[in-house]
Amino acid sequence: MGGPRFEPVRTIRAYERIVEQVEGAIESGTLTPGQRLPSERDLMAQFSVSRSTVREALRVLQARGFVQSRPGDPNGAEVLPFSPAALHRSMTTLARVDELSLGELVQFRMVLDASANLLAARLRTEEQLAEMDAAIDRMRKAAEVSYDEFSAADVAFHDAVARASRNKLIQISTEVVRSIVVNLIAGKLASSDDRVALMRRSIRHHEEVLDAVRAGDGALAARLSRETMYDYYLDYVPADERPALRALLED
Amino acid sequence: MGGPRFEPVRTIRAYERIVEQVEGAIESGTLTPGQRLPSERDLMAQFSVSRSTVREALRVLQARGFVQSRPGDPNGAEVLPFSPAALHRSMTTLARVDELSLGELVQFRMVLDASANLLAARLRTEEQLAEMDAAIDRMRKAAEVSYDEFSAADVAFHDAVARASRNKLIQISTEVVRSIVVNLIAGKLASSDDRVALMRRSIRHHEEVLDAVRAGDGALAARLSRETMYDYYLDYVPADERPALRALLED
DNA sequence: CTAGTGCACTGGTCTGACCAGTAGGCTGCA
DNA sequence: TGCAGCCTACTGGTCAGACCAGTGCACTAG
Repeated sequence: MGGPRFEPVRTIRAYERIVEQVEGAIESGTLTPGQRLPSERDLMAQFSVSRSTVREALRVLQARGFVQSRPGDPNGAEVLPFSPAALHRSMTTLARVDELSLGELVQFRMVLDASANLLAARLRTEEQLAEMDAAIDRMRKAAEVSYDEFSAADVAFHDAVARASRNKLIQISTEVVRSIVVNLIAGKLASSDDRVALMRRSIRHHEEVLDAVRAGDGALAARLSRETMYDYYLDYVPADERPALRALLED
Repeated sequence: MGGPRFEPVRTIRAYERIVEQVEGAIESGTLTPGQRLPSERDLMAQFSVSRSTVREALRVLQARGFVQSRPGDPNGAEVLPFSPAALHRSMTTLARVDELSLGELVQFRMVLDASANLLAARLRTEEQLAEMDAAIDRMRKAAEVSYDEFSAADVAFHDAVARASRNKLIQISTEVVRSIVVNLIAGKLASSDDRVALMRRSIRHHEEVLDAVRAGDGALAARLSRETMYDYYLDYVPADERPALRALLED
């Protein structure tokens, strides 16, 4: 056992070196979002490689969400601000390829949203409470009019809570998982009558959650938010997956 | 309001069409992991494009974790089984670029691990309990000998719990976030004496968690697991981030 | 039957070229 | 003088053809 642990000799492909350098420059702040990379022809001179190699590197950087190029642009590729787009893509792929069920996704949302509420109850500012108030108000006004607007207001509420948790990871994951769930159930919405009833119930639930957050009762806020989400998505989740969701409710 | 909602005309770059087609074939199961793509020269014939275009498409597919190519391989690029590697990368980038703090990461781990324990307490099989037992046993044996082996056993325990939660998303996120945390604190480990004390305490904590899981007491298992992790990482987390962690403890 | 040697193929890289776009300067008209 | 419109010098996207260092397999010589 032990002995020198040799690392496998990694063949260094030229385009990978370029990717590393550019990525490093972005992560270290040498290159900041909005700045432009030199043109491909300049880069091939700077790196002493051919344009194909430069372009392969740029494709990788683009796939990772670091840069974007536009044909005809007299400047080079643009350095992008970080966005969870790449994270979003890989999670979406996961949902498509890796047999991720709606039940698992909703369960994960319940976990995230509950912790966001728990933290928000303890850490929220008055301003954030006002945001949540405003979001519920929007939900009330939209409920009888437009389901899309209701949905948007609902999203705004959950976003406000996520922000109040002061945890970026919770914020971003919430956002990513939510959009996947919404995409999955899009098209198989409940009938119009059911929908109105659902929205009304949902508003009441959100009010209760907000009360708990306002009161600083994290445990209650977490429990209520789980119940809210369970209630809201129950009809979309296949019967055999529901027990797993219920397992998150019994406290 | 309303009116026809025109989508922006997306310029269709040739290599993107190739990426779409191959990705579609993989997601639909036409191409399964382990299978080989035709060689680049075959692909250029099949898609009626030049090799550079084929290669740019392959670079993107590789960056997204779908395929991998090896020089000299008489077969073409290999279709990879899905792995959270891409997810891992984007999250790591997030941690580096987007000022994600250790506190936030540990907090997220506490959330994930707690829910995994909560679910495991209700859904675990006897077999999985045995796995957890075995992992704690390994931790006991390693504690006085090797910190690395202790760590590995610790990981095995948490993995077993995550599997028992029956939620792949929790499993994968746990895995990804853990490795980022471990990387972040690598090198600034506590002193050797402290370490042994820490390991002993950690074992006791894990035993308590396992007892709760075995007893089916999800709420207790969740609370204990949060406390365990808080205790274990406290020293690495800057003082000003600790209140946020404690906010997760008060139930 | 096996050790060793080619050979045909792979991916990685390079060169040089053309095209359709874009932006900004220039020209010429009002 | 002011501005509309053209021109040019760039950009990224694509193509064609070439070379190289590896790899695996078939074939061959012992």
